[in-house]
Amino acid sequence: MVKKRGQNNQNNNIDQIFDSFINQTIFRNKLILQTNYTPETIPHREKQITQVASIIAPSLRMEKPSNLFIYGLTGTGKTLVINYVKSELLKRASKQKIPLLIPYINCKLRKVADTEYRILAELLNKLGEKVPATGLPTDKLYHKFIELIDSKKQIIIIILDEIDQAVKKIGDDFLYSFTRLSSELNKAQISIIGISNDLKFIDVLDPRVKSSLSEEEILFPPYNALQLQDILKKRAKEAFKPKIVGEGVIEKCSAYAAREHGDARRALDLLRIAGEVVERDSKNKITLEYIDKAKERIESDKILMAVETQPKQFQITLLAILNLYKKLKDKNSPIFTGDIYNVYRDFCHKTKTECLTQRRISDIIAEFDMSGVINARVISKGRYGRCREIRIDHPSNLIEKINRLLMESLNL
DNA sequence: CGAGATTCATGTGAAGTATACCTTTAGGCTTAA
DNA sequence: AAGCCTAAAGGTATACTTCACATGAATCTCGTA
Repeated sequence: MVKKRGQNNQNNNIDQIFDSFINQTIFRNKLILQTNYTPETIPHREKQITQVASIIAPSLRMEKPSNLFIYGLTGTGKTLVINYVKSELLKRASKQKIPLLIPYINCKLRKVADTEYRILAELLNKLGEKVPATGLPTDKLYHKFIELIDSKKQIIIIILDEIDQAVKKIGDDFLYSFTRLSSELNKAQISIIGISNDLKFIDVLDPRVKSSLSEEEILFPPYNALQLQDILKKRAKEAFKPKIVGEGVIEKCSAYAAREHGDARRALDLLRIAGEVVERDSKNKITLEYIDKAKERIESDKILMAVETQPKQFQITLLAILNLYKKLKDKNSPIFTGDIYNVYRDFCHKTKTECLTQRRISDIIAEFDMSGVINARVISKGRYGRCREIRIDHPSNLIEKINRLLMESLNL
């Protein structure tokens, strides 16, 4: 069943690709609207670029740059700026034959870099050293890392993106070890760039870590609507063929994104998805109503993706939550842990899956809360005990979609 | 009536277990001198 | 005898379980006005 669906998707995709080649796509270069695309110029971030550049520039003289801490809300260009400066710096370094390595690690990726061991393993991987997924003691990885790096005189700048996620999950001990690394090195030098979406993150850190990690700090303020418009216009001009983008479309995208704390990624996604929908409808003009369609799709796509890739037990748990939610008369009234566990057990029985303990389900629910799929809060109901109060605030058609997706992937 | 004790239903931390995987080591086999 | 391969032994990370204790406000209890 699942396989069949996948195949269908694939066929659809292929069809779409063929279609778009035949029907002349409205895109000139769709990559430009993709979020991981690094444009030639980054408007309205000149100041931050100079700051970052001047902080890590000493590496070109073989001096250790200060550790740097970057924070700002999502979609304010942190990752973009860092990657830009990184590639410029690397270009320069290779021209001048300076041994410089800048591994970039995203700490949020589940199953890739969400524990101390895995972050370190990922780091070693980036440096071209194969490390097993399990079996080695963590301190051995540290030794391996030091050995690898310290073999010659060089500078390493480690970029840890979404560092707040990692610390929330596994604590800040690993950061302490990381910042202490440089004292173990003789020839090589190492500095760390931490990137966080959470503005208050730095305050929760252990003071020792805090002081050494944030030798320098840079804040990325949100873009305002005008800046967003500017960014979008520039990209749209290259991404679409002429006369595709309708009147006021850019303005509307920017306005939406500006409302969401100036999230440029959001704005770009809106424009891209709108373009895709237009293309699917085989129209040749992006009009205002397509932005609204895109807006709906983005919200659901993001969550559906996240849900689809969850492990089985997580899916069953979520399904149990949704089921309880659907039975609610008043959609604003909360759901409690005990009920979830009972429904969860039923589903385990139905799907012939081994049933986890309540302890574990409690943790799983907490993880769902962290990833933002649901909204859980620990409350005390006084005489009636203490538990998590769970709410879901997604539109009902999205919930329906998630539900269907889960049922399908669990063969129900 | 109000302060303090009680209570419930689960949160939460620590320690233990199972599993999958890694390195080391010892033994056995092959090979070459 | 040296070199190579294999399997057992001993070790680790991770996901999960078990055990035990912590929480915190609605309710209860009981002394007092």
